[in-house]
Amino acid sequence: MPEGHLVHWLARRQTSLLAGRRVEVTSPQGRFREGAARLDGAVLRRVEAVGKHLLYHWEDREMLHVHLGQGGKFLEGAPVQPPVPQARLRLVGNGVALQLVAPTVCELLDPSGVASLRARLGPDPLRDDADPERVWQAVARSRRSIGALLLDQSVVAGVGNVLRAEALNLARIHPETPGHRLGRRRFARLWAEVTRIMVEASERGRIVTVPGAAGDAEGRFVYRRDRCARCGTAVQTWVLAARTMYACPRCQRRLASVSHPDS
DNA sequence: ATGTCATGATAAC
DNA sequence: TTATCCTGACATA
Repeated sequence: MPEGHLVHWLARRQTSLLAGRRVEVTSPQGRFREGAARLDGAVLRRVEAVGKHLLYHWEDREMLHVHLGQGGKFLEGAPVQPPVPQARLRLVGNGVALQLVAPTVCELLDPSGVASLRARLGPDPLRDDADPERVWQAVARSRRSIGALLLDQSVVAGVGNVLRAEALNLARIHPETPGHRLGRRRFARLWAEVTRIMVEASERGRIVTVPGAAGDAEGRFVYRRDRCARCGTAVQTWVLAARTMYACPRCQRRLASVSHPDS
């Protein structure tokens, strides 16, 4: 269940484990057998994260593209252990085995495929090349709600449902606020919060927005909570852009003049 | 055993 | 907007 922060964490982790190494590539589950055969024995240059996508750069091979989706994950273990049968992809090198389970995408991409992938993604707050001005332009021009815009990977790449809920709460913005009504100041605050949370989460490997909190549930202000961790008000939930939105009605007021779709 | 949901995304309507 | 796909985790029975 990875958002951008975890994907970046994985990219760094896997780069540090396997970059410059010759890698044994297989597909125990079989659905990536052909691609695995093409990569088997190649030297990995690095693993790059773009939003929620992983790109594996090899010497003299096509790019490997992985998207974890909702349930995908990597298992890290010793190569001596038997392969997990449902692993779509298994990478072995440098004394470790990385096994990919339940991804939505695991494919080889030629340069044009890579280019079109990059082209359909908006700026990624975790990357140095991210340009917030581009995001602002898209937001300011849109009548869609900021809650929907944050999940649109062509607007911002890497934000998922937890980050959306937490960032909007931290920035004190009501999720239904239309992009074109947000204003520069609120956008700037939102971008700052999104970036800060993602950087911290990508270092830690998980999202903890409430200072000092330990566990997952306690570490969030509104996501999957009954009450707002800041003020204790009952958290409201509704579906926004096909995902459950969590917001505090006290910390995140609607703009006064905005007429409201009530749900 | 069965149902429901999920930190995701897409194709089709 | 909805239906659908992926597959795991958890709740309910």
